[in-house]
Amino acid sequence: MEADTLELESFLPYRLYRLADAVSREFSRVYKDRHGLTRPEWRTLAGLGQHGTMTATALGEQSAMHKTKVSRAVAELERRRWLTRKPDEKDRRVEHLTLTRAGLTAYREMVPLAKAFERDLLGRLNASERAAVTEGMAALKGALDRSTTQL
Amino acid sequence: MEADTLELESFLPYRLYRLADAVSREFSRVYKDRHGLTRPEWRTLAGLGQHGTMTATALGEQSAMHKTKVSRAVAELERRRWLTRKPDEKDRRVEHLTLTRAGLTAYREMVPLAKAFERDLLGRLNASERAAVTEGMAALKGALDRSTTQL
DNA sequence: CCAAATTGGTTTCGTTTGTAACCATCGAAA
DNA sequence: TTTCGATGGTTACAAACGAAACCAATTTGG
Repeated sequence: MEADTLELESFLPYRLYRLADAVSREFSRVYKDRHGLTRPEWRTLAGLGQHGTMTATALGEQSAMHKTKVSRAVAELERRRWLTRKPDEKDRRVEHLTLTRAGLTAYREMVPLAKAFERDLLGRLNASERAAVTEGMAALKGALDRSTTQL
Repeated sequence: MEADTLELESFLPYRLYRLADAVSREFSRVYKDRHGLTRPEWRTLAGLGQHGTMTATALGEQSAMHKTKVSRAVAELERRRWLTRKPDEKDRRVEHLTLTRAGLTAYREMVPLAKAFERDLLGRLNASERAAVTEGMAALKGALDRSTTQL
């Protein structure tokens, strides 16, 4: 291989992105085809389903979304009446978000599908491959944290 | 952990996406900050730099981009005079794309930066972690190919 | 107590994206 | 050779996005 050439197919950022995109696209069927949700909306639903009640800021932190994404996702889920906002008593800038019964129903419907998706995907791997996936992701995350922090 | 709850932080599609996004964002400095390129434009440049001459379709296949992305990226690189189009002799629908001297210069400038980025990132890992990354990604890709094909 | 800086969240604006429609050309089949 | 489906590539349109400006409420520091 030539030294002044980059082989895109084996370039880590490219491979990783492509992989994540493919997995994510595949999984998006669960929330997109089924309920017409966008990814931020799905993540918002998942965050609230998991934690019960959260603020928009907390949602953004948990699921790594920009505040504008959170804002729009929350607005849409509210329009669907899948969540409600309750102003904080002490700090009137803050809103506490909670799923409605309808939102919770949708969430509960999707959780098993999400789990099945993950199980199916990992089920195609043998134990050592699964271990490699886990270890590799953790290691990369660690490396990334180290490099990002050092800025 | 409750059975009817999904822990987003450890959910594979989410973790993988987040990881790829972080790596990709970090790397985008190389082409975005430096030359104001978008990702499709960078991939186009990388494809042509690597292969010399390609058609738009081939570019799309190599770097997993939708044809509209390719079309726009090519148009922009042409506007910059970083590539030229040459119509195919036999099939007048097809265009052969080649980097100009200026495009090649930009490419040659970025290749070492890309390699350094990858080397730095992987350099933070020990040998077994690196192996895990490689093996894990290959395994996941395999699993994904198997599931997507089966549709 | 007041001005300035900060924070939670929304809105605006320009850019990027995906889907679908589209145009031109080509190949195969009638 | 004419027609019809497939293919290479572009364009139009609407949705999604990020950055920055913005509003309101809160904290900080003089």
